[in-house]
Amino acid sequence: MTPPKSHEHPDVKRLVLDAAIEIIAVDGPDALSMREVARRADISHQAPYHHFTDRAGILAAISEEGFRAFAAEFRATLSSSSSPLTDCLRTYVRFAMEHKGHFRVMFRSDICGVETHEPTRAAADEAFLALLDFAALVNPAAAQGPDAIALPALLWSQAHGLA
Amino acid sequence: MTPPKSHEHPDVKRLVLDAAIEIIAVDGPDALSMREVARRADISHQAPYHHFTDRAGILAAISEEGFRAFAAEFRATLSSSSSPLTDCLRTYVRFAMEHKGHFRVMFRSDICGVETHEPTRAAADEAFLALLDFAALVNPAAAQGPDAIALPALLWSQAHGLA
DNA sequence: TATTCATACTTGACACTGTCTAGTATGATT
DNA sequence: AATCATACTAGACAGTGTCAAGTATGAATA
Repeated sequence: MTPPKSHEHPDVKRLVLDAAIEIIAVDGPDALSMREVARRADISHQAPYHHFTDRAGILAAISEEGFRAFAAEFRATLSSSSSPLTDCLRTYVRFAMEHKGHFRVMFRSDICGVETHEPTRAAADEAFLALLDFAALVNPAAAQGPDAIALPALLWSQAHGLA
Repeated sequence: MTPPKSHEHPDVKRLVLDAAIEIIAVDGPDALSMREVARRADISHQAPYHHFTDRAGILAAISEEGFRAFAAEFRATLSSSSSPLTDCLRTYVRFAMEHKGHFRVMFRSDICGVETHEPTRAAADEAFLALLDFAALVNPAAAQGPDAIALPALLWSQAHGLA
C-alpha cells in the first residue's frame, strides 16, 4: 500500500474524494461539479482532472468506496454478532448516517457508475453478496432457490426509500 | 384546434419544437440546450422558457409527439394494409428515418420523460398498444396470455438497437 | 374610449460550468 | 548535470441556466 506512483505530496486524490463526499452529503449529488470540488479541496480548478476524467468518475469512485466499506462493515457484524438480525439493521442505519455522502451516490443507479465503471460494479456485487449472506442467515430454509435472491433484492431497493 | 390562448403571432412553441427536433436529428439529444434551441429558432434566449420549463420539458414534448405520430402511422398501415407484416416493418423504418429527431429521444428512456411527464407516458402507452395489436395480428394464436406481451416487448427493445 | 392588466416576449447582466493553453515545480532517468 | 514526465497552477474562453428589467399587444374593465 505504498503510494501508487512516486513523489506524493499530500494525497490530492484523497482530498478530492473527501471534498466531493462532503459536498454530496450536504447539498446532494447534483451540487457536485469539478470546480466546486476543487474549491472545497482548496486546490486549483484543474487539479481534479489529473485524477478523475469526469464528474461521473468521481461519483463512481465514491460509490465504489462506499460499496466496499458497506460490504466490509456488514460482513463484520454478520460474522461477529450473536444477534445478527438487529445488529445488521443497526449497522445498515449507522452506515447510512455516518457515510451520508457515499450513501447518496450508492443508491442512485443513474449516477453511481455501476453500469459504466467496472470496479464500481464489482464493489456493488460484493455488497449485494453480503446482503445475500444476511438473507440466508435470516431465513436459512430459503437459502437455496430464487427466494434467497428475492428477499435481499427487496431490502436492497426498499432500503433506499427508507433511509 | 384554434390557437390555445389568444393573440398568436407565429407559433413560437412550434418553432422551438422544430428547432429542437432538428438539433437532435443532427447532433443528438445531448446537443440540445435552451439557448441553442433559441438560437436555431431565431428567437430570444429567454423565449423558450415561456413554453417549456426545461430542457427535459422540450424532450418530453418531442417524444410525446413522436409516440403519438408513431402510433397513428403504425395503426394506419396495420388496418389498411393487405400484407401487414412487411408493411408495418416498412412503416417502422420509414418513421425512424423521417423523424430521426423524435426517434432519438423516444427510445432513450432516461431523457424521453416517459417516467416524469404524464402525457408522454400516455403517448408511449398508446404506441406500445399499437405494437401489441401488431403482435396479435402476426401471431393470433398467442394473442391472449403473457406471450402476447413478450413479443412486442422484444420488438420494442430490440428495435432501438436495430435502427 | 381610456386605463389597467396579464401574457409573450426581448435584452442585458451574472455567476458558474467545462475546456483549452501555457507555465512551473519536482522527482526520476540517463 | 541535463532531460523528461508527472502533477500540478493560473488565466482565458465560450457556453449554460437564471435573474431582473423593459416593451409590445391583446383582453378586461370602468
